[in-house]
Amino acid sequence: MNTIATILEPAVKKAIQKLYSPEVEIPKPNIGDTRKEFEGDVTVVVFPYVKMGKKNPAQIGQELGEELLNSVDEIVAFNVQKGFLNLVIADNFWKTNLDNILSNPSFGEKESNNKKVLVEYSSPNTNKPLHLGHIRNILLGWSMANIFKNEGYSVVKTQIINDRGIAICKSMLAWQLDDNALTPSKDEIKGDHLVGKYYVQFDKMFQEEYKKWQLTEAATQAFNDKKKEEETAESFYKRYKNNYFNDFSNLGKAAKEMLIKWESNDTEIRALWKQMNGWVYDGFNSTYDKLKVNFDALYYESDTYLLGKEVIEEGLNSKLFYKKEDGSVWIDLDDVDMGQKILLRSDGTSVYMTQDLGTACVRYDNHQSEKMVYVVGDEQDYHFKVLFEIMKRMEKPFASGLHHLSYGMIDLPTGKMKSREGTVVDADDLVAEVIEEARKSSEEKGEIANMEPAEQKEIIEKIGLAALKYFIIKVNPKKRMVFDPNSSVDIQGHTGPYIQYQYVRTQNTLRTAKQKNINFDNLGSSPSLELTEKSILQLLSQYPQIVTEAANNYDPSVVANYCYDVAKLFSKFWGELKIFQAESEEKITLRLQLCKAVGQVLESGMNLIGIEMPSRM
RNA sequence: GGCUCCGUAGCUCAGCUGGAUAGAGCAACUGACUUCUAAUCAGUAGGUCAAAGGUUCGAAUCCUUUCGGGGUCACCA
Repeated sequence: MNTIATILEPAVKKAIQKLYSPEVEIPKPNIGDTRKEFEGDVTVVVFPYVKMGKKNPAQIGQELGEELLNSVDEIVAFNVQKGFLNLVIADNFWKTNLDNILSNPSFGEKESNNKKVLVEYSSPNTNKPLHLGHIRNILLGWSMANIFKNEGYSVVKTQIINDRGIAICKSMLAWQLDDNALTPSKDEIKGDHLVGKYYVQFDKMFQEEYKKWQLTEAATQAFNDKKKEEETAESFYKRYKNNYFNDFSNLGKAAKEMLIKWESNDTEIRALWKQMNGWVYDGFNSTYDKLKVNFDALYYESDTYLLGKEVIEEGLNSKLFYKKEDGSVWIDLDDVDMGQKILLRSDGTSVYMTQDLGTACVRYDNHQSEKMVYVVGDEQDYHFKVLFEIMKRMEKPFASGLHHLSYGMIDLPTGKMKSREGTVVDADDLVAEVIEEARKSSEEKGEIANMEPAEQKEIIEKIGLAALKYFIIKVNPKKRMVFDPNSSVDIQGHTGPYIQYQYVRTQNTLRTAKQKNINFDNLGSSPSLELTEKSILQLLSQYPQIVTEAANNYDPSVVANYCYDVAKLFSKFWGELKIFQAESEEKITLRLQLCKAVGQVLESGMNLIGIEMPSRM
């Protein structure tokens, strides 16, 4: 479908060519919405053509305006303000647009481009429950998956579950050491929370052990040998914690032994590992269900952690990698200022990078996705830069389609969330809280009080989730954002529920029309458009490009903010123009059609960012 | 220290592929519910776009420097 910009761009170029036949290439015309204080719908900036026409901006604007008025049917008038050419577009063009939207329920959805994209998100560790940071990650991944689907991609949603390693062994060990060890069924604890509890428990026991050790001679010796100049004992022991874990700790030793047993496939340990991870997956799945997200393909680190050795061989053969005397394998990325990076340990075992190299190749083999998006926090920017650079140098077919959707951390007003200080905002708690808030407001309002309880519950959940999801997704992913757990998530103003409310207004109006037996399928003769009506149509027509922009920039916040703009404009329209009291039947028809179109675009836009619309609220 | 991201109203954020007088929400203040639902609307007030240079017809936006904050620079994942 044609938007006004796609019609005007070539038209402006053609007009300039005809008027001034410049020798240089004509740049892409700069076309935007006209500021509301001037007459017109779209504005062309004429400054770029001043040199070509060798006249002043006002003259150029005048000439260009006249030429466009003659050559473009959709333009009915123009005026020139300084270097800006304001064009008035025919009402009919906007009404055709409205038809277009209404006749196409999936307006904005592009046809299949026969390309495949794989989106990885969430990717939790199995030793603790999901928290607010994961929620941002999950919502970004989920939104991008929807947005790509909308752009015509076939999408594979995936996560890699970090189900192995020393961390889960810590939880397992603490569980084993507990005489009254809990289980989810017996003690009615959500599995991921239970395992997380034992992870914390391990750390507690370890800290106690460490404190005791600090009084021993071995500790004093380590302090004297390895402290930096003038370093206090406190600062030294803080720094030395990992060394202690590896070299002295009994608990550390036990955990490491467990990991070795796990690696050698010890039946007992594997059984315990399976059991505890199973609990965690039940817990995760319940959280995913609550957030209404899912995955198409799962990868487990326990399956992938040995991958990548072939890639290493390949790189060594092609001399892209080199081996040090001790047997470790490296790549030299000094020429692009990324330094030397280790790819394989001297004992021949994998590092994080080895695994990711291998996993990327396996995924491509599995899915043939030329595009792969990793939703991972910005603390891993360097890792992914290196990973992608290596893939590029190895000339992998998918190398140019790799993208790291990097996002900032969510801070508390007091600073970072810290698990050790218990300031981590738990995902389940947060979801429950925000739904509770929605329930309270809903009760206060009383609008849905006489509905079936099940229906009420569904609506309240939709509202609560909208508040939470919108709050997070409206912020540009790159930015760090602040979340105050003490003040509840807003439901007024620039929020998800506000947009839902405007949507509900459109649906109510349509219901009322039905009750009144008003048929608004055909516009018939053409009533003229009020300013606000025109603005709405203009904004709605931009929806397809907005989604494309979001896809190209890997930024769902673009869609979120667009939906707010639509909702706000609709609300203004609602306030100033009464639908059923319009002066003519045609006007009523037009406004009902507008309602329907707004509802339609709001619903699909919000769905892209994982927010569902209630029918009433 | 190197690299990198960020700095816009009291607070939370838009605007950044250069365009007209920098926009929203929250908080504050004024008004509007017998009216298609007030989870709303209309309005007032609030700005040295961190600072300084530069590029140009035009800079919050691009470049340089400085300041402030975060991240990262592991044979951890």
